[in-house]
Order: sequence, then C-alpha cells, then structure tokens
Amino acid sequence: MQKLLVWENKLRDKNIRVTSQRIAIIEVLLKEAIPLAAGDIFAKIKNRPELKLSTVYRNLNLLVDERLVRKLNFKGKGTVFELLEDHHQHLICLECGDVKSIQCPLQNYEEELHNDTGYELYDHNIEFYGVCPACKNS
Amino acid sequence: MQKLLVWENKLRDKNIRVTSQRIAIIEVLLKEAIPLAAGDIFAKIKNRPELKLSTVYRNLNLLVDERLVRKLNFKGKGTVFELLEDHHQHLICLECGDVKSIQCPLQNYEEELHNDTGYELYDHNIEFYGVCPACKNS
DNA sequence: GATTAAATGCAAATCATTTGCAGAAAGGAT
DNA sequence: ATCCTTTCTGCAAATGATTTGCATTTAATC
Ligand SMILES: [Mn+2]
Ligand SMILES: [Mn+2]
Ligand SMILES: [Zn+2]
Ligand SMILES: [Zn+2]
Repeated sequence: MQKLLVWENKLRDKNIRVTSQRIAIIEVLLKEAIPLAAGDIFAKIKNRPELKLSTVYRNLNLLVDERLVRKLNFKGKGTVFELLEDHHQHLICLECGDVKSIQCPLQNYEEELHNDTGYELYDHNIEFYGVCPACKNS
Repeated sequence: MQKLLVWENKLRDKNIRVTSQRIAIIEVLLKEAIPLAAGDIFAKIKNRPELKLSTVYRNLNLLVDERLVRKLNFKGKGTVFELLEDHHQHLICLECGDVKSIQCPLQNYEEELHNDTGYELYDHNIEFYGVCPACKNS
C-alpha cells in the first residue's frame, strides 16, 4: 500500500477531512523525509498558487494536535515539522544544516525517570549537534 | 565567593563589560534558577523602568554566543534561557509547566555516536515531557 | 443533488525578536 | 579625576513568523 494512502486513512481515522491542501503538505513531508519549516513546505508546493501559507500553518497545527506530526525546534533552523512515524531522534550538522535520523538512545529510560521523580512520562526529544564528516574536511 | 561575583568575573574574562543591565538579567536567572523566557526575565526586573526588552534580548543573545547562557525551546513555553553551569537536562510538566532539572542520562553516548556517524559531537539537548505527581492527583 | 460542518483564501492582526541610530556608560590610559 | 575609545543602551521602528476573522468553498453524509 502506498504511503500516501496510509496517511489519507490516518486522516479518515481521526475524522479529519482529506483535502487537496492537506495531501499536498503530507506529500512534501513524505518526499523530503526530514523535518521542514512551515515556509519550506509552503515553498515546495508547486503549481498550487492558491494554497496559502496560513493553510500550511493551520494544517500543521492540526496534525500536531492529532499526533500525526511532530513539531521540533533545531538550533539554526527554528521550528520544523516531520511526519510522526517511528520513534527516533536527530543529529544536526551546525555547519551545513544536514539532519540525520538516529535511533533513540533512551528506549527504556522513561521508566527509571518515572521511578525517580513520580512524573508520568509521555514523550521525550533529543537533539545532537555536531559537524558532519563532509564539513569537517573543508 | 558570591555567585554574582563569579558571573561578573566570567564577563570580565570574556571582555564583556559589566553593566547594570547585564547584572540585573543575570541576577534574575540566578534567583529563579529555571529556564525563563526573555519576556519573563524582563518582567521580573523591577524598579528599572528604563531597562528595555530589546536590551534583554541583546544581552541574552550575546551571552548565548559567549557560551555563558543556554537557549532552549520547551513545548508550551517557547524559547527560554538559563545560565550555563553544570551539564543537565529538563523534565517538563505539560499541565502546570513545572520544570525539573535532571541528571543527563547520556554522559558517554557522544563517543558511540561519533563512531557510528563520523560526526564531531559538540552538544546535545534532551527534554522529557510528562505530568508531575501534583497534577496527576487532581 | 441537497445539506451541513469543516476547511480554505485572503487580508489584517498579533507576537516575538531584531535593528538603526544617537546618546550614555564602561574600562583603559594619562 | 579626566580624557578617550569602544561598547552598550534607550528608543522607536522594522522585521519575520505565526495566528486570526470572516466570507466563500469544499468534503463528507444522506
Ligand atoms: Mn526525523
Ligand atoms: Mn536547567
Ligand atoms: Zn555538515
Ligand atoms: Zn504539573
């Protein structure tokens, strides 16, 4: 089954209407496969001059509320969005801005933190910052 | 030695002038001891009506550049700042906004990540989100 | 195809943050 | 203590990102 159809069904499951604007946004996020700023998503939607930036924002916010999209903030890039699929974290090059997805190193840590603090844990987010091999050699 | 004097010396060591505005900002961050938004810092500076919000921003940015202050972004709070002292991470209650400092669970992980990716690691940041015991019982 | 709630386009508003410039203050030298 | 140079601040205005109100359009249901 195509990825886009999977996402259309996720919308239907949450009673969110499948609009062409929503699909266009999800298509960009699927194709790029890295976290993108709202403005970048907007810029990558070609041949839809009537699709407005405010629509991009409204949809991203809705999808974040429905836990279909993750909203992040990266040093140097500001607020970015990615489709919420498998749990993973990010490694960001401070020179070229490259973003690498990495396995989350804290798979089992929330239980320990719960025992230590009494907090009910829901989520965590990690950013690693460094310089990628390509940038190091230049 | 008083904490404030330590910070004045940190400024001198970096050739940053010790101005009364800078001191006022650092005093707020020292006293509150949790990450604060620029606007919150500004609001907590009493009896200095001439001290402007733009000055708060300019100084926070300078202190971030000089690695004396850490700039973070917390879900629900936006951009916040804290004095950079010991390496630690944060646990945030999504109900009441309470922020707890916690020991960093990734003390030795950067080496492993370097070996896996070739990246030169400089820094990392973790946020844990949950609900605190007080909010859970209410 | 008609009905209704939800979504969009559009323009304007809001909020956070930055900037230009003229005057004030800090730190070093005399 | 005064002078000098550079940095810093106040102030007001600009910018950039994000949100909002409202009239119109559209998706989903019947
Ligand atoms: Mn990712
Ligand atoms: Mn802290
Ligand atoms: Zn790079
Ligand atoms: Zn709480």
